[in-house]
Amino acid sequence: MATLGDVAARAGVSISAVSRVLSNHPSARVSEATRVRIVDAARDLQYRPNFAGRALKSARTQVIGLVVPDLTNALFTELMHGAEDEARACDYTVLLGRSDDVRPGGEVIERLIGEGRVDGMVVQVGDGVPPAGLGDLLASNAPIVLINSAYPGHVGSVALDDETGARLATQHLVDLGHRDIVLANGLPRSFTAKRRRVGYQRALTDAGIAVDRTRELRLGYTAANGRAALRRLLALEVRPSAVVVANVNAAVGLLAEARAHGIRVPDDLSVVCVHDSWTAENTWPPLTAVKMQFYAMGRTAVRGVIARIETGAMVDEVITDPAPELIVRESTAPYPS
Amino acid sequence: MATLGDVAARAGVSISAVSRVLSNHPSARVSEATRVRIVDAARDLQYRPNFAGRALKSARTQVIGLVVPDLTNALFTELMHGAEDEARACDYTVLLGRSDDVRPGGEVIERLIGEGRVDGMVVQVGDGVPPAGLGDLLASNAPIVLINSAYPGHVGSVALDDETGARLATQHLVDLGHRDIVLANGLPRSFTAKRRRVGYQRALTDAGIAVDRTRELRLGYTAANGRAALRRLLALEVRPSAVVVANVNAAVGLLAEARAHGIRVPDDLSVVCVHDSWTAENTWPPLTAVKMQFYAMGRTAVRGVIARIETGAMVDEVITDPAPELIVRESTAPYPS
DNA sequence: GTGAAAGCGCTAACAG
DNA sequence: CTGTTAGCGCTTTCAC
Repeated sequence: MATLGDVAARAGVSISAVSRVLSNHPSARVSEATRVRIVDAARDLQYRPNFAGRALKSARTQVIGLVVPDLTNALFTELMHGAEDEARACDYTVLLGRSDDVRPGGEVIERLIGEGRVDGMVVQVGDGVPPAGLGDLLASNAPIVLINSAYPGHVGSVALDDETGARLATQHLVDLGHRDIVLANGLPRSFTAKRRRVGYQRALTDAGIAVDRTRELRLGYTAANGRAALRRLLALEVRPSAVVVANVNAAVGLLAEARAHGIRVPDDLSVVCVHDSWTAENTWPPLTAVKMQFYAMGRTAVRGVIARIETGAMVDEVITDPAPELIVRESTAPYPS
Repeated sequence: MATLGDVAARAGVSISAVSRVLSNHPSARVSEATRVRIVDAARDLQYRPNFAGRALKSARTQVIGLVVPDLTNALFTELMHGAEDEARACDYTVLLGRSDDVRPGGEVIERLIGEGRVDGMVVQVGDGVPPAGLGDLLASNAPIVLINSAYPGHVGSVALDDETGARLATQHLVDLGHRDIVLANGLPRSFTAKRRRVGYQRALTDAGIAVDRTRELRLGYTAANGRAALRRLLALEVRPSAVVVANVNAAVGLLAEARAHGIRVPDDLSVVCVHDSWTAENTWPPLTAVKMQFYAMGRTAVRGVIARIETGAMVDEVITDPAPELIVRESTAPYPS
């Protein structure tokens, strides 16, 4: 690979002149002639600035780490796009990582920051035990923005409007005439589950329907959890006519399990879920879902980390604009009169 | 962050002594006493080697880039795990990237290598137009291993055994008594589609069934492509009794479209697909699928890049062990007699 | 056994 | 306008 020195030699100028020109330094008062010579030489040699050299000198990598529990979860498609778009706009790059990595020595987050591989991070901690050592890191005031998750005392987070999302989903069922609506939620300790629960209860209360704790299942966000939720539903004394599933992946599992048990959706059971993804349109029946604004969350989170890096500011935000959006498909139907 | 200098100062030794001890250099002939002092000091200061410093000096990053068309495709879960496990075993780290990035300036691969962010790459080029400039890169003999894809003349690739995969799927239908079996394949120019087609034809030929080109659809690997394939099926003069779908995502779409048209699976149509993922067990009916060995491919590909980096060797491999594995679920049934 | 010193590629302050 | 120079954190050769 060509270095600044190579370019300088070819253009017949000094290394610093090349550096100034190629990084459009504001103080690059350079004659047009040499500028052209330098640019030409760089092109001819296919010059690319060496990452390590630049990072070492400037103590900056222009890289933001994005760490989520499961990278291949289709839900994160938009999150990544949002993060990348914002990063690109600010001259940063996004580095992806997984946090489900609980193996010893797999303290990804600490390493990325500690070794100076990234300037800051956007992290979603899973619903299980938070990665050991994360507390120390956050306390150390590193440029970390949490998404869809929380850590006691940490400032610097961006969350989706889970409450509104769950409320819209529940409201939709209420509007269809349902009164006995079960919530198939995430694990009780989960940050998002708590918020979705509030939205669910609020919709019921607004409609004058009594909230009943026995109608709240708290199993988790995977397809297997959704299947388990359906079985719990079947075991109830009185079967609900509708269910709000707090996650689209769980809803996919719930739907499959319903077919297996001969429950017809939406005739016997209306199903609506929080989160949309390509899978939701390809179930049968296609799932009515509340689309959450992952793209905006990605952009906002990255913007937040960069602000923290460059100005020191740190805030907690909730994405309310655009608002969560109900997408009616065919898994919900009016309550049979 | 603490530097070597900080640790040296605290331990009362020279920087080079610290460097030798902390990187277990073979020539680290150090007295046990100083070794202990150094290790203690490093621990106290929470020393972490600076990535840029090390990379700059050694001209090595110990990072392998893994670039696939769509990171959130659930199919890639195992691929990433395989790549990461092998990388960890060889003291490397994996950096994830997307290649669907056709925006101008978005030549991810060239940048990662050219700027020295990675030592080598594992790349799957999509089925569309190969990224501009990839040819130059490959010609430049960079340490790049292609997976599930090909580039004219390039040596250095790892592929799944697509032919066997498609053959097993087709064979399964033949064994069930089906004779008129359609192949819903990827785009004709696609590397994998060609190979799967061969396997499909081979199974038919082996069973003494004539190959009929009009029974081969070539639409692509997305759910939408699968839906389109189903509609094509319906438009055929004579409806087949079974279909081999070359990709699980397409199969999910095909299944949903079938329900929408009142086609019963497997009664009216048996469906088997190539590739397995969590979605395949959560459709209705659950999809009979051929599990391909993504984990092994991930490991092998990373091993290949590292071998290339460290020894210069470069080969083309096909993952035949473990072999593709038929997983029978409920989307296939015997041909009605 | 241990330390001094050079240099990887780059930026920026300073000199001319 | 342009060149010289120091130094970021690290590894490694060489000298003691």
